[in-house]
Amino acid sequence: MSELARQMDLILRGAVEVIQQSELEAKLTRSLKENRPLRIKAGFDPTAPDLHLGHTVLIHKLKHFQDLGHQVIFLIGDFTGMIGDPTGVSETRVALTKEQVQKNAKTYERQIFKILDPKKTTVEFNSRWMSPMKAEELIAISAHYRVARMLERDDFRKRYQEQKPISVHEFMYPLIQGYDSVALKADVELGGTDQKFNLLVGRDLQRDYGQEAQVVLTMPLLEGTDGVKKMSKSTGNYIALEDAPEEMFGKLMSISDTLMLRYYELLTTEYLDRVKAMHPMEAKQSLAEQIVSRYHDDEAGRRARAGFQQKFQEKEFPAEPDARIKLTPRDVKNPRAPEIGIVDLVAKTGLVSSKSDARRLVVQGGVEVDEQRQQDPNKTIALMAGHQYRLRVGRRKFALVEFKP
RNA sequence: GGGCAGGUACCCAAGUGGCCAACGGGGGCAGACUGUAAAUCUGCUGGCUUAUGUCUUCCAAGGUUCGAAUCCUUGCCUGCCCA
Repeated sequence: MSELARQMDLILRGAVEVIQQSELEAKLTRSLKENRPLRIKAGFDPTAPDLHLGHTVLIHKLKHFQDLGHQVIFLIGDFTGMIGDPTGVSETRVALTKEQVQKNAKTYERQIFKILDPKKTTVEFNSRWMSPMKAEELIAISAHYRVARMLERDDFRKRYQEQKPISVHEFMYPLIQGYDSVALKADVELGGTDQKFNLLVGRDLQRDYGQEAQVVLTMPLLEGTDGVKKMSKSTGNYIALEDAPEEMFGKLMSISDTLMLRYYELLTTEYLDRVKAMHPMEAKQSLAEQIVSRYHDDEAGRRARAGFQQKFQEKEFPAEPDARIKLTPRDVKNPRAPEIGIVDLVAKTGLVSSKSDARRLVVQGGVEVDEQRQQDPNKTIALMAGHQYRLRVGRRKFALVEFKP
């Protein structure tokens, strides 16, 4: 296999679309000949304070380029983050403050190096060239694009048709993202399939600014834990890279079998046929352990798996409960005969949102104390000093409560 | 600038004077069944001192009324049409 073919093979793995493949081949050929690495750009919105598995699809692809010797640019859209990417939202997104964006961006930098090599990665912020920009220049950029073309974009068109609001500043997002490619002289830009429009604007702008147009490479969007919507912080269906090992493991175990295969496909290099031959539950545990190990360490992966088995398969009380509470005589009415209502007890753990919530859980049979289901909301528990009460609150939360007179 | 339509709980959406803490669907939570999977069935889904009790809710502020999510006034927000 030629070096060109080898590179193409890795680059295209898992990709949805390349625009244009011939241009990519030409760029690679020239890169090899002149021994000049390509400049690979991928931009990230610092709207979430941490990265999740959904982002890693792109980061892994960056890693591929990095391994092939190209120059990887991890662009943090701290400037565009203040606009809020309108992609995929059916409503105007709330803009972030400068402080929020900067704080989130810091966290980003730390997290990507769990995958990428810090020595070979350039981290950029688009505020570097956008913040000092004069209004005249910004207007000049906006003169490069037509409103009708903006409205071609799915989400804009849809909102326009549905008579939903579109703010003028939202048009700036694709423009600035495109301009970033000009500023960085990008050879290739990676993005999710939903980014296609924005990525293409980059090509147009580069041409207008007299540069060679970047190649656009789109990657699939990873579905969130619900298996339907794309993984994102705002829908809450995400698994964060910095989730605690047990939590990460638990979230991965509760995904559907179909989704598990998808995760294998996009987040591992495992052969899918081999995975399909396994018992789904085994396969899922193996996936969960693998991912926990990657973002924490091997030991954490093993422990998370063992803890999971103990908690849910052997139905033992977990070694690390979600809450540890100490009750004092002040928490009871009569310190001589200390007792506490079951609803109050559950509420004290802080694992429910309100007392009413605790009450509902009890009535519905979602509460156990020392392996005994407590379904009567009026029941009181006599408290023995020093005894550790093991509470199960709902399907998957546990608390340890001790009374200390 | 003018005309019209709208703003209801996490989301969609019903409700146009008392029967409304507010129909229905989605989502979420809990139970049964399971592999913390899927599908299915059932229940729950504002807070509180858990009471056939009470408090705060239907964009905001006032007003009418014994009584308002519902009527009136003003304001804010959104969309459409005309200029």
